Amino acid sequence: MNSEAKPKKPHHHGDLRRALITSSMTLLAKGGSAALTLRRAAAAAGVSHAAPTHHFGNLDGLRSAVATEGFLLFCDAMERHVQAAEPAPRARLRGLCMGYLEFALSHPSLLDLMFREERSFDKDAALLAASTEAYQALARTAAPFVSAAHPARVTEAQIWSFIHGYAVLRTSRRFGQQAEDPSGDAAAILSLLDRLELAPSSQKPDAPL
Amino acid sequence: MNSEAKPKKPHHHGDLRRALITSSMTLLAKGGSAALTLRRAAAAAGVSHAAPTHHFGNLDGLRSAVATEGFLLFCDAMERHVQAAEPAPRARLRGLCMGYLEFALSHPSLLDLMFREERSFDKDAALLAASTEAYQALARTAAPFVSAAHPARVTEAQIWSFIHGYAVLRTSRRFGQQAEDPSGDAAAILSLLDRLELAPSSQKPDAPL
DNA sequence: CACGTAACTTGACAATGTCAAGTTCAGATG
DNA sequence: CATCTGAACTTGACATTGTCAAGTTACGTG
Repeated sequence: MNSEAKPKKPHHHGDLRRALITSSMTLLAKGGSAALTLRRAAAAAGVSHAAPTHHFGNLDGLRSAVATEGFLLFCDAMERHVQAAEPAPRARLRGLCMGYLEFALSHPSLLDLMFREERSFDKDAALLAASTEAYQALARTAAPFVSAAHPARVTEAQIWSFIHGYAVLRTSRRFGQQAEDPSGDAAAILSLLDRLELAPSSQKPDAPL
Repeated sequence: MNSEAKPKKPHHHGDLRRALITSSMTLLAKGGSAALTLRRAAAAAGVSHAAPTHHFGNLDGLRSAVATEGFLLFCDAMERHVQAAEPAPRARLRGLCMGYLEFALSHPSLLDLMFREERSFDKDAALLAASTEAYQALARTAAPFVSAAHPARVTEAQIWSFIHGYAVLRTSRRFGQQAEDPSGDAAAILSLLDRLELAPSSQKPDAPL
């Protein structure tokens, strides 16, 4: 067949579910959301056109599975950047945003799939879990900016809205020129978050964002 | 030729282009982006399945025309709210954001169509014009917050990113509970924009956002 | 009034999602 | 070890859709 590294082959293919998700992400990356079809994913995995039904039910099930995989990568990108940043809250927040942006620029169609209006988290527990984990990464990094005057939900929504909007508009090329380098304009734009106040409890020496 | 805005009936239907855009917007509102198909729009307008081709070329042409119409409504919603607001810069900015949000909540699928990644403004002059006008509305309202330290492009991108992200995430129901009333949480979230500084030249008495 | 052509119709085809029915095979059961 | 059961896939079919080619209708103009 093709790419099996598992010790045991469950049935026919090996790990078709995994293979379909992988081929789907390739299709998505190469041809945008319109290129992700059940039949093409099946063909790329070397199985018949109806094989994906058994694993995902229908097209939206496949899309949800791909979105779940996307949230894992997304979460990883954010956490990597946060870890690599200086320990100061603002530096960590900037890192989170840069991770967000890096993911968006690297996987624009995947980001779109993950945040489409019709994507329903109620139907897919794994999707809900993965997206919740991503939200937690943001919430953790936002925590030092939470205070009585600025509740967690509000602060989180502010940060999320801002970086999400910027990421989406950039991937849609809605801003004029934009070098492929996220550190260019991004730093200036993201300076809006400099204006978030640190909570009194976490008042330590902290460089501006 | 193509576009007819004449008072007389040009040929067969009357104003098929207009009728197709109208039926498309109804389909979009009722069934989401998947419900907008060439054949259904044609059927709703009472013409044969291939009639839209003559006016829009292909499906993406129809989508662009609908998006153009969307930008006009969008622009109108923002400008109405800005006009209705107090004249102070922060009140006008809050109005703009509320108009943005109102449009997003009223026409979620249309907003999605307008800002999809694959939407290309280079191919459709009317679309480019309508979207530019919407951007100008934002830029005008953002102008009092522009200074040497905060250039126009940066300030505009900050405001746009923030309100766009909030609007998109709300229409995708990404925040927990949300009453259908935009004035509920919105005011607290949008208070981030309170932190924008007024330019020295427009320093007048101004209530907080 | 004739005629050119824009506006629309009819018919066809390939791609796709989905369903129903059949086939193959891993592992449990006796 | 033989059998059986059901999961994993295949095959075939059908409706929907976008798109193209060719034909038809009727507006407006010369």
